[in-house]
Amino acid sequence: MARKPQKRTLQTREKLLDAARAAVAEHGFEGARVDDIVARAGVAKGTFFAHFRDKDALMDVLIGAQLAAAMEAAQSGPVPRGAKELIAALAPVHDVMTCERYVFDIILRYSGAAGIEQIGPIAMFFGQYINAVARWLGAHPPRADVDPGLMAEGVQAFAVQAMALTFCALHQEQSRDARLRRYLDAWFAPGAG
Amino acid sequence: MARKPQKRTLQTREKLLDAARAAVAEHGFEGARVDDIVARAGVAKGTFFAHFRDKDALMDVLIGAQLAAAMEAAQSGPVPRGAKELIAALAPVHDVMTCERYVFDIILRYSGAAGIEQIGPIAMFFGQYINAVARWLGAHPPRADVDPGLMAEGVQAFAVQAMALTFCALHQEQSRDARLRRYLDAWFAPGAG
DNA sequence: AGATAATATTGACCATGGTCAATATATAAA
DNA sequence: TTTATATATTGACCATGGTCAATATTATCT
Repeated sequence: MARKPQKRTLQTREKLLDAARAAVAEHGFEGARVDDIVARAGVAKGTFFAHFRDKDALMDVLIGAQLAAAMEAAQSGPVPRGAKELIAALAPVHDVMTCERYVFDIILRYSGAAGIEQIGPIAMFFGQYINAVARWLGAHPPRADVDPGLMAEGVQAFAVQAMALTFCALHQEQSRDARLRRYLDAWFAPGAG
Repeated sequence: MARKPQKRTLQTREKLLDAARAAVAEHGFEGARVDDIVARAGVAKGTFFAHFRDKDALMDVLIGAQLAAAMEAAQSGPVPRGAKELIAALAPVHDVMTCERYVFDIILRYSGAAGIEQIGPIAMFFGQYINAVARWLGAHPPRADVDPGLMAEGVQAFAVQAMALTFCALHQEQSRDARLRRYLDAWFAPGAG
């Protein structure tokens, strides 16, 4: 049986998270240093790793929170219909995902948890992403022959591809959303061309 | 004007690559250590970084070579027709891509070069992958309304998604190829369901 | 309150990737 | 061949993430 955590534990965790947010605000996600975070929090280095498996696990929490917030925002509006509206609705989420190359890498690495017990905020986010898109597609099905869940997985795959090409020297003639639009038009409305 | 490289330079590079291959054979890509590679090659540490920007750049070369070989093998057979044959033809390539989680991460990170001047073996491989698939799809077009290039980009996106889920604790009820099959059936033969 | 067990914190220490001024070697020019 | 210039190599050193036995604190039991 797990006891309830000490008050001190929660305080320390908050101190670390606050310090991390400050460090990220100042140096970006990639530039944030554990030593700096620990110093700002007024805590020993070992304490950091008693709270987070490693630096990336902290980033999982921080980035996951931003993704959750963006996802919340995306779901606050009306249900999008069609590729154009879907892309517009997801834009804030995709913005967070591509705010830094490092962030995108972390998101991909944490998108699928290696073990059930270590499903973190980013993995949770991906579940919400799929669910939301599936719900939207279920409300206004672009295709009758494929179930919304599979359609949503396709949207995710195409979105990731479009975002990845954002960081590519080649293929920069098209914007992320324009590229995604081409994919989704083909995915949603086959035979229409 | 760049002079032609010294004979010594090429020798040292080969020594490093041989040592790296040995280290990888023994400890895997992730477990390979720069200090070990350098020791095997009988060379100072600084020499390593005079030849490769960083450890990942060496991995780019090593992994890229394996991918190129697998791609070669994939193209040696007859032109595949339909989702099933396409997946079978690409299997050796996808095997290399998923041989280690670390390898998959590196491949994704290097899939799109950040700068034109730094297009490495893995980025080259992705170009070949798209070209080969586009050629195959052009020979036996599954859909008339979408051009083979875009179709091929979709195949890549779905393949990456299917492979990523390989490393995921959830979603393990389906194999990589079975999952990819579902995606491609929907991507290739809309309205057939 | 005092004794005991569980939990949290500490900081010296380690592992590993990466840097760079100094040095050595190879090539080109005289 | 000698000299000058470009290129390659060296290894001590640094930056950063991460470990763990020792210590301190908190919660629980009597």
